[in-house]
Amino acid sequence: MRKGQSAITIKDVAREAGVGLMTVSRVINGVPGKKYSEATAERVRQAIERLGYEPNQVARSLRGRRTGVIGLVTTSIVDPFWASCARGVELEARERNYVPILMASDENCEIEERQVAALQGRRVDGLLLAATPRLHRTTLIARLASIPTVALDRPIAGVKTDCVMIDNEAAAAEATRHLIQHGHRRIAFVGYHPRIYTVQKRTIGFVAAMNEAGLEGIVRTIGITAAPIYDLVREILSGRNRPTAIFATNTMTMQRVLQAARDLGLAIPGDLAVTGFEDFAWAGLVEPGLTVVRQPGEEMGRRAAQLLFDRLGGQKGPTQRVILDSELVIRESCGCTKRPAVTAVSA
Amino acid sequence: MRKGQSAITIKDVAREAGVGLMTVSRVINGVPGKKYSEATAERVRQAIERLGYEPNQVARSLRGRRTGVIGLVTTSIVDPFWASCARGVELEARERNYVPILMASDENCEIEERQVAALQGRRVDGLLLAATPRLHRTTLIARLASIPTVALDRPIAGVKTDCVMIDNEAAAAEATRHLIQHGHRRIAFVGYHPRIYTVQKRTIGFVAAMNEAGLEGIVRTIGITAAPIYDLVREILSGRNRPTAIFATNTMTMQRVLQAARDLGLAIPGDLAVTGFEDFAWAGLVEPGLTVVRQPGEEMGRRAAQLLFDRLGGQKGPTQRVILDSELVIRESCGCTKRPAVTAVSA
DNA sequence: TTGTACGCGTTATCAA
DNA sequence: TTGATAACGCGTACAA
Repeated sequence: MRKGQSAITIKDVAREAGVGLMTVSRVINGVPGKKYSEATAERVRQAIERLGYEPNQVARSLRGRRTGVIGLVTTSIVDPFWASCARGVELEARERNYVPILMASDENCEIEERQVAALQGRRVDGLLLAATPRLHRTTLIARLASIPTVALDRPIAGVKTDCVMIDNEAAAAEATRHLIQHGHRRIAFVGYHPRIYTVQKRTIGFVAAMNEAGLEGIVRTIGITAAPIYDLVREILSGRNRPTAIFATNTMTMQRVLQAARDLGLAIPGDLAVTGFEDFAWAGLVEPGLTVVRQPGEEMGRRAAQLLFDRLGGQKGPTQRVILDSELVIRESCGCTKRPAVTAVSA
Repeated sequence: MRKGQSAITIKDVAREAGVGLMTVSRVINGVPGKKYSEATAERVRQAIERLGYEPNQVARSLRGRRTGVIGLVTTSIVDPFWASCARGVELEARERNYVPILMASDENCEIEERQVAALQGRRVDGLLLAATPRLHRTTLIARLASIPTVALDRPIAGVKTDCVMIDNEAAAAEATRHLIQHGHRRIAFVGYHPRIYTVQKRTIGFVAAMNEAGLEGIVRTIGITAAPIYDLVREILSGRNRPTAIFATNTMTMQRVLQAARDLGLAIPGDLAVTGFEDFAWAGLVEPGLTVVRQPGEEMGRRAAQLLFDRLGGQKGPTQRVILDSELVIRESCGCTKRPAVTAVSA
């Protein structure tokens, strides 16, 4: 509302239409057992149109028991995986006339805590949370006790909730085995800090696959910002006994790996084979195409939102853990040969 | 709040601490002229902690004159340009304890209308809007009259607001001239529908640059979904008199161009030079590197949010149009030769 | 230093 | 079929 001039309320509409407050309210909410005459209803509708009235959801939220808002807290809004999750959530929410509030915690538990607190303060009806590891003391668990929550991508330590995720361990193991099959013996696992649940599971899958083959895995992880990852990768690739293959645990890491390889003059996959996590739009467009684990991000977002809405709708039952399928998309960065072009039209 | 169990209120805290409502309220809001004893304040704080109480912002919003929420409506949440705008907005909002509600209109004016209505209903304090062309009758203009709004990326037809954007016309002309300098005579401009403001301006810049050089531009535009763009590009590239260069107006179009070129066996930049819009993370990592116009997305989001908060803070003055600098980032897809690798360390 | 009354815009409930 | 009243949780204004 413009400074100093307050918004139209139901009262204004009632006065304009020459009826009582409740009549307007009833017309707006369209009671099933229609308790008003069509004539008055029409007058009300016209008044609403004339005044450009929009019901105040804030008041409704206070009066009723729902706000029609859900929260979504993930690591990032620019990372393509999280963005696709957000997209899925948004679509589900839109269908139900819910509004999502998106926040990025940057994998920082203090920021996350503030964000959850803010959402709690807004009395969101539910929360979708990709929980960050808690390195500092927070009251997160107490807060979550009062908000129906579905965990996205990772379970929430110390809290039992529904959860939508993939089998990170199996996916990482499969990708690793694929590199081993290409004959690699020195393979490095590079990514964020393994306190993050998904990184931890991927690490375990990687190490297990290596051990299966009688190999030792090189695990190198680091904090979340980009520059250190680049430095780390460079260091790994500059050593005298450098690995012949790298498993990058997410898109950002993959970017740094490619950048470092280029800067060091290493050919992919000839000098260095690479496998990654997350099949974003460009994975198939770079040269060579990137072999990656595809996570169904949008579907994960959708399912998590559905689970949440089911709970909000009163569905009981034990907490569920939904494991969606991931898939190893094989292109060329692992050393596989290129599939032929779809067609070859001369110009 | 868990089903059936309502949230903690200020009353619960008062009871727990053995004080009156107002004492709690005052402790929470920290009145300047401290009107309570430190002892009671401490008791209150402990009660808050014990109960996990968070002030009800819904009630506060209803009582006061602000909600602490702003809306952000753009085309997409997965497109890297819009995601970076959102990131900028989020950072500015976080600093001021504002909560942003992000929505994607998909360039559909009816969805956009519903979203703005929803935000209006939530009584957001302000709105950042990347307006979609209005192809159907909507009441958008009337709605915006009651919400402080800043236009992001494009002005809003029929509404005078502050606006943050780049000089699309000049940027497109520069990119086009660069292609012309490489000797190209047949250049195609490919993208979304020119009813979208930015596309329109880019078209104008493109055509102007072509005409300057005594050339005719080939302009081919289309609706917003991906598949048709691919088909369009393929058609353009399959004709007997195909262009030797393409100017792709956004990331999605660029993807389709590269895909089509690959599928048709056209080498870039040899058979087809390419220039695009938006310098996302992968533009420099693909081979060849993509020559693109860099838009300062995060900065645009930040500035737009700042402008909005300034207005919310009561700043008067005529509406501003902030034009941020874009930059032509020259890599190799245009035909320029590669810069040498930063270093070349042998392994 | 603390407490009471009222109103923000809406809807549930009851009365007309 | 309609209207009046209370209540949602909080903060402002005032009284104690």
